[in-house]
Amino acid sequence: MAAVDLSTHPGHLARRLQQAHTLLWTTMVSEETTSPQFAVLNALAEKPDIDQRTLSEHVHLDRSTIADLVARLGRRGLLERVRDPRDGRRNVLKLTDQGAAVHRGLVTRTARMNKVFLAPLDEEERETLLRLIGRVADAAEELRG
Amino acid sequence: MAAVDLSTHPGHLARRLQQAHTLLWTTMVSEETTSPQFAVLNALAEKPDIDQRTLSEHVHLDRSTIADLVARLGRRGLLERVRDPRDGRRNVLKLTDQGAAVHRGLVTRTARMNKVFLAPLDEEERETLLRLIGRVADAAEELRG
DNA sequence: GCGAGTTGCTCAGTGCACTGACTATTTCTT
DNA sequence: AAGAAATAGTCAGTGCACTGAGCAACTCGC
Repeated sequence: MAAVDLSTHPGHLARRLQQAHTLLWTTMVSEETTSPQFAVLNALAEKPDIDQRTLSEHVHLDRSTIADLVARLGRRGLLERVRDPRDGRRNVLKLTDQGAAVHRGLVTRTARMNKVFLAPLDEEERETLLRLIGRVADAAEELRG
Repeated sequence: MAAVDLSTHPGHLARRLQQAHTLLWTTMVSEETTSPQFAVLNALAEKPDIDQRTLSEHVHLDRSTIADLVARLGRRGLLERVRDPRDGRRNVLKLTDQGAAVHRGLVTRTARMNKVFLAPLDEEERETLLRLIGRVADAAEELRG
């Protein structure tokens, strides 16, 4: 009675999309390293020696979520967390050699997975999908500032 | 070094989209009832007296996730969980009057929120976005069966 | 009708993700 | 230079989401 069709609700679809992605990720990319963890490794591969705050902005994650994530990656020896001598509040982050190696391995596997994931769409549709999601996400993030 | 552009990665975008949605949801729809909880209420409004397994298929959630969710909604008095006398394994679920009332209230607020969320897109783009996400999600779910 | 397999649910464990409160450090103001 | 404000990080609490193990109840094959 008065129920709604969830397939027209972007939030519900977003959750399903992410869920489907996670599933494919664990089978095709890695069982140990998750997609958000890869995002962190990737950000540090591009910009080493940043603090957790800056990192959280790069990967669009909350600072307490980042703290957890970084702790896990640190425990696995993939990154180093050092107190900044110039500013005692900051933890400066850097990939270890092992972390860089893991990142390199994941880059190719991730590319392969993305192909499979987007296989149902043709080239133009893929671009459209990524562009539209990006616009909606950007706009919603603006609302917060 | 050899870092990748995450804005071309559907998984990362999906996470950002869902994150942006959750944020808007808590400000525009409800602080108590989450989007997945609404999905459950909505499914039960449409089809009462189903068990958790069937429900989990309707809303695309895992059985153990559903168990948690249903327990929370039950604690708040929004639904009833009764052992099926015909089949002692099943919990039969049904909205309470209060649950139905909460659902009704959320339907209109959710519609309003979806408009704001998709405001950056024109009508054609909205349809396209929802359709493309749906196709990718459906296809990925097929891979599991 | 009985054992084997299937099905529905629960529970423990792990990880993502947020808020709100707190601590420590730095910077700004006067 | 001292107090106020801002900043970086941690911690507790809640909720979503999955896997894998286990239990109870039902169904099927013979």
